[in-house]
Amino acid sequence: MRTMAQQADTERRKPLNRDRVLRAAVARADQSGIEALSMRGLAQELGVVPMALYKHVANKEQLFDGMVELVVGEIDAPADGPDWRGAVRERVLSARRALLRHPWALRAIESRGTPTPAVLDYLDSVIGTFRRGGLSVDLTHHAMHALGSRVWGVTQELFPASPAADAADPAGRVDQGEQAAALRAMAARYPHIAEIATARAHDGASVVGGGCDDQFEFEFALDLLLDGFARLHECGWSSDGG
Amino acid sequence: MRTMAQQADTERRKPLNRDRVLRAAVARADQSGIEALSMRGLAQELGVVPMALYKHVANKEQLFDGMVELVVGEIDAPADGPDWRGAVRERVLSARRALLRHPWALRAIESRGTPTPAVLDYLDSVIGTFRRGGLSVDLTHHAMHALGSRVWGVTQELFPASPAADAADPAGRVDQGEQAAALRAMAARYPHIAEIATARAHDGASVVGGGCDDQFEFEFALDLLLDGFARLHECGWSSDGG
DNA sequence: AGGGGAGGTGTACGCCGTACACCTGCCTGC
DNA sequence: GCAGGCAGGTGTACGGCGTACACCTCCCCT
Repeated sequence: MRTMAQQADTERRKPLNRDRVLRAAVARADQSGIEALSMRGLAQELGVVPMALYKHVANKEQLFDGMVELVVGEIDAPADGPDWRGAVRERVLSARRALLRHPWALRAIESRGTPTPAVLDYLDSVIGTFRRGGLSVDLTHHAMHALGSRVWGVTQELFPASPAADAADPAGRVDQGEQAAALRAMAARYPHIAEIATARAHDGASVVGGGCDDQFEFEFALDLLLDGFARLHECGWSSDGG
Repeated sequence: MRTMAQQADTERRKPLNRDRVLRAAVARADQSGIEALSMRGLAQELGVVPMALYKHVANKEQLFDGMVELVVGEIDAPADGPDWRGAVRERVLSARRALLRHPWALRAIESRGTPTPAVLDYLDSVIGTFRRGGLSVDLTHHAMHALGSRVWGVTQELFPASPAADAADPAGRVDQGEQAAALRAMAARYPHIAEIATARAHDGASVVGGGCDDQFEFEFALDLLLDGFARLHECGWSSDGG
């Protein structure tokens, strides 16, 4: 019997190292959102008492740091070559894919007062791509600021879901009549929002909610900025006014 | 004595309406950050028991909503006239001033799943300015997405303060030697970051931390985008590929 | 005079992060 | 073979949080 108990034991809890804790935390955050992630809940999921986690992460903030580290690690390595514009574009779009897989990650990155090494590595690397492409220190600096959180591949959506859909059906149930009514009410109060929302809607997407092609929107803005950088670079622009 | 007690009483707590609660909450968040704002702390500041607040706001989330409403109310009314570019620029910069006064506000806006009416009013109004300027529904839609959180006048700074400064001196004390050492270490590990950070530094600002002119950075990116919109508008661009 | 509602109170519950003392079983040096 | 240490898991406890619910206490209106 001793062997069986021992086996069950080792099976249920392999030593539970830092990595397993972090991966479990990431999975949980992916599924239920970062707000729903508590040390106690995470411990329970790992079949362990809450305080056990503290043998592997110093506190909740360092747990977040570790999670961010994992996500940033998913971003592809930078392409090398003379095409800085394409290289940055690829890299940012890769970051986008990683952050779309882990929607909580940007918030986690930003909520930290001081950036983690993994984050600094990524930023440093993007800057390096601009510099190797020949952009001046000055222009590169402003470009990074202009990209803002877009270096992470996200447009910092104003709202997670469609306002209209949410307003019409906050409970998540589907009621055609109420939904239509709420939509009409909204169109009356916010005519311009309704206009641009419905304009996108009739080329493919449903009339309510999620009518935007986020990927297109992101690339639109990214290219607008990259084009701007390229133009300024070509004409030797400098912030000193030249 | 009764009159005195009564006077002191009315003096200490005027009826405490919703507005007084919201303003106290805004002041507290301005001063100590949004994380430090608790119902209990707010109640104490107002000389009242925690549960008293719930007679004026339904819960903490609605408290945030009310606070956001106040901040959005500080944004100037839109200019009218044919110059849509200037009008949007002005409006966004006005939003920027409001949000700089209340650094917690953007986070509060974004953390809400569904936007508040005040927020929708503002967005609707900005969209209206584009439309009155003659931009197509299509272009306006993409422009709003491209602006992203920049419609609120913020570049969504990656970090609240300078990484170097924080890393060198997390406790907030000033130690010249340690600070310089940390700076050197950082320059070695993140050469490109160090390069663009120090480049800005030697025209005016201190060598460490806060070397960026945030206002300039914001206007740089904003104008890059507005110029892009204008260019696309002039040549009759459409996302259908024209 | 009395009834009711607006506004403030007190108590309590169930979460949370985490400090601290403790136990346990394996690995190591002798 | 065995003592000791230490990595890793446990149990208990504290103080903070948001807030449900029952209550009280005025003031105003009829």
